[in-house]
Amino acid sequence: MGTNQPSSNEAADQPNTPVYRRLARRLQERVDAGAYPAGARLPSEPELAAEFGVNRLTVRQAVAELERAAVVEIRRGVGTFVRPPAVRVSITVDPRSQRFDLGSVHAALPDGDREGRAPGDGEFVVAAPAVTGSAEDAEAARRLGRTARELSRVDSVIRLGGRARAACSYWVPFGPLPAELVRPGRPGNLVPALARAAGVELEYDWRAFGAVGADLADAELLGVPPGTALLVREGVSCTPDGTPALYVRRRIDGSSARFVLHFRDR
Amino acid sequence: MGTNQPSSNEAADQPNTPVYRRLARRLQERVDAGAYPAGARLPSEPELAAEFGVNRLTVRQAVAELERAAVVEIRRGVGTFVRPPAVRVSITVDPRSQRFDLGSVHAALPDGDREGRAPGDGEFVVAAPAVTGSAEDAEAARRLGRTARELSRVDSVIRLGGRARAACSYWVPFGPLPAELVRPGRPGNLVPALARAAGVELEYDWRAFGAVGADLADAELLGVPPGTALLVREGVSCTPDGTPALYVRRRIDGSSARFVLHFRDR
DNA sequence: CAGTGGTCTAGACCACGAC
DNA sequence: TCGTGGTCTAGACCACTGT
Repeated sequence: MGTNQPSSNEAADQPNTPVYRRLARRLQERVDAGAYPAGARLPSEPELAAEFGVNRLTVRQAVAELERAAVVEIRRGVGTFVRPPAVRVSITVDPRSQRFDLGSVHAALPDGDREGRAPGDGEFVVAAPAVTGSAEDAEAARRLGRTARELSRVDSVIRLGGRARAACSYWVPFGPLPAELVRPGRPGNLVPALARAAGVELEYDWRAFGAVGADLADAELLGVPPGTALLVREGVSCTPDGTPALYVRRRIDGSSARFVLHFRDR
Repeated sequence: MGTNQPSSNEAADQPNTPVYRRLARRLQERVDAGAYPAGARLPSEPELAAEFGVNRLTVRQAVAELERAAVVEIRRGVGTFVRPPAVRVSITVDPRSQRFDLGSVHAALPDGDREGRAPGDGEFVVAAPAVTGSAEDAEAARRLGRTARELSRVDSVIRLGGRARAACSYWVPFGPLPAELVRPGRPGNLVPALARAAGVELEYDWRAFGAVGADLADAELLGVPPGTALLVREGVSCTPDGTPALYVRRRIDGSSARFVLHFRDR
């Protein structure tokens, strides 16, 4: 890395630490130290390559790691910028009422994203894929205690503040679904619509939280690079007598949302 | 991409879709179709480069996306393999008792990771970093309603089944902490130890779930590539009178764990 | 040792955004 | 138009893994 002295006091670099990772660490140090404050533009890739005496591709590898760690934001044609501390939608979960309070979602949007309730806000069907027995479909079948061929599926995206916030997939153990319900572009919340179509009432059985890198399809739906960390909320809803009736899997950009459980009375 | 016909029936490729992404899609299709079944080794990078008539680096970009999306696992010196469906630790959360049942964690470990309770299992201090006012420290201070200089911090890692499963950071509004408590390598659960050191009882105020790409430090602690999707559980515990007394932030490899909330009586 | 993936270079051309 | 990041190539060398 040119004539610059190696720094990085933490986690002593092993002898074989690649150049791009050392570079990433040095850039991270500059961010931490405030040399590149939040919102500031980093030097351009050719500039960094010249400063550290490495190839531009090596710089790109370093910066790409920082981007995946949400340290910087890369804007094509413009530059690379230090991300301000994450401001995320908080979705309240009341453990006692056993319900998610989604009314707070829009109110909690960061100011920059506010712009009033955008005309495009809401949930919209994007597709009703055939259930083929893929890994996802097999998982849904297992969760519902059915075989994949008994299931119908519909996918949607939730838009808020003018951008896609969540990708949703629903599996139900009946079908075919009404054509109007699964028409791509159809607006309106799908869970009540599916409950109506099935003629049942739904209540939560369980919900789980996980994290996964965005696959190619989700990346496209959400407008993020593939591999971006997504918060996954999945679970089963059932009828009052306990029959599993819906498996849902939502993927939400991790940098823009989180779920909060409050345990004390307010 | 050589003479191979473009396929990919979904999400019609825009005219400018880069070669590596088309290639990623085609490989994904082969995985979905079972042409490369779970556990199978993909052709080597030079082989794929030859088959598709592209440079090896282009192949690597495609495979890297699939790796970040947890579709394949790359084993250096060996090959690239299709990942079997994720088997993850389920951590039960009972919304009524307001407590996480961690006893089930080890029992829920996937068979391949079982090997009995490994001798290295448990929580271990890794460092007691100075609270400097970094973005993380500032967040902790805000959550606790204190200034950063009033806080002490200690970091740990939780090992289970022979590997690091979670990275943990704790902030408390007093100090200095007993040297023995924060000695690197010290085994034992930190939350009760911190409560004892403070002479208080702790109960949950709130807990939140989020997702983030692993930064360089967490990647090293957890033995995963930087940018790997991590599930973040953070929150505040307080004394019985409601005074915030602990801010905790745990990062868990998303592909190996998830949190489950059960809403129905068993 | 042979084969695999990991890193790095030099150079080229392209697409996007702002001016 | 210019500067930014995005993609791609050809070729080289290295580090790791299994035999």
